[in-house]
Amino acid sequence: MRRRILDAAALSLAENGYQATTLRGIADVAGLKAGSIYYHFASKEQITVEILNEGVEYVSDAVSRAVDALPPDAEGRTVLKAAIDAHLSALSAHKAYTRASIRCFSMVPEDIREQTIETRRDFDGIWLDTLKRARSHGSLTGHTDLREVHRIILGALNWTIEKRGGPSTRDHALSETLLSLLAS
Amino acid sequence: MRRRILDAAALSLAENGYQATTLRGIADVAGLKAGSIYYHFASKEQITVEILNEGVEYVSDAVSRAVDALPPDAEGRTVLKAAIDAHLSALSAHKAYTRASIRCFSMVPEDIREQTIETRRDFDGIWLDTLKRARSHGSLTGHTDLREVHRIILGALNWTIEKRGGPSTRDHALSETLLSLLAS
DNA sequence: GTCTATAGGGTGATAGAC
DNA sequence: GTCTATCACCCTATAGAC
Repeated sequence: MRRRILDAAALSLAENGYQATTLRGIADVAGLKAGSIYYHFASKEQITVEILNEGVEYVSDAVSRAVDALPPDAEGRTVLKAAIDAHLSALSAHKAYTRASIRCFSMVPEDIREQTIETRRDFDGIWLDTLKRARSHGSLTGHTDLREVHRIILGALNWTIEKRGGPSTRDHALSETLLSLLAS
Repeated sequence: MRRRILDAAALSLAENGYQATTLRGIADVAGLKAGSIYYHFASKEQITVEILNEGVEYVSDAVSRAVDALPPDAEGRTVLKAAIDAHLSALSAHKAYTRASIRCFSMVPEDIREQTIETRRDFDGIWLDTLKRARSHGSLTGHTDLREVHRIILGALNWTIEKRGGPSTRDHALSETLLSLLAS
């Protein structure tokens, strides 16, 4: 039941945002009454924190696993492709949680941001390491400030969730186009 | 006073989202009482529609003016640079409205989306025409589907507003990096 | 044009029965 | 574990005084 509540909340956060997400709405979808939620969670805030962190972790884990699985001498382009595809796949495999994470983070009360910012910083580090590795294997050679490249890639990838319905597996056309820009 | 109300509402929409934006909050910032807002506007919905449309129009007008001002034989790279810089400048020059537009559109009730979607479609058309023009003058020559390129550029540029505080004029470092990716 | 007062409804959270 | 009932509060919108 705990998971059903989280799933229902993630869906609502992704579609409607934090303030528009109500415990009564969550309860309806999860199949219980609003008051019963407090047996499983201490507050709406706690539910939200858990979802925002899970959403980032799905993508973070996917990207780091995909990159770590490559042979140490993999070409820069291969590294970038692995990271981009893993990122997009994770977005669409865990649509509700990842969308909730991306869209709600900066709109949410400060207490919640504080409890989710660390996970996000870790994720930034993973992508930055990935870009460094790609650069030391032949890609992005002209770019001294990988932070800018990071922002562009993240923006392009995370923007896919803005389509209503969220990211689809069909978004992998975007992977090819982005890669052709980065690797040429 | 009408403009003060819109400014206050845009600020709140940009920072807190649609549901978290209250007429009392708007009234406090604008310097009147909540009930008085109804002398100037019919509803919270109407205020929101006006802001979302203005936000897109600021950027849309800036991009189309910048591109139209170029000589007809301008190089593709010049066209792209003009459009990107105009887009980023407009984002930071009208922070509250543009941020509200970008972040609230997909979270807002359907009535509001319907009244703002046309402006957004027009804007998409402007960017797509710009990319076509750039391609016919030497840039993006390998790309058959400019729609994908469009999504990447828009994602990278609009992502700048996700930083708390919104886009800054310092974001023009991003312009150079993005351009180097597109024009190589 | 702006105010006060209020209607009518929704919200997160708690207490206690079962 | 889940329910019902309820508290205290906030919301949009309206009505009528000034």
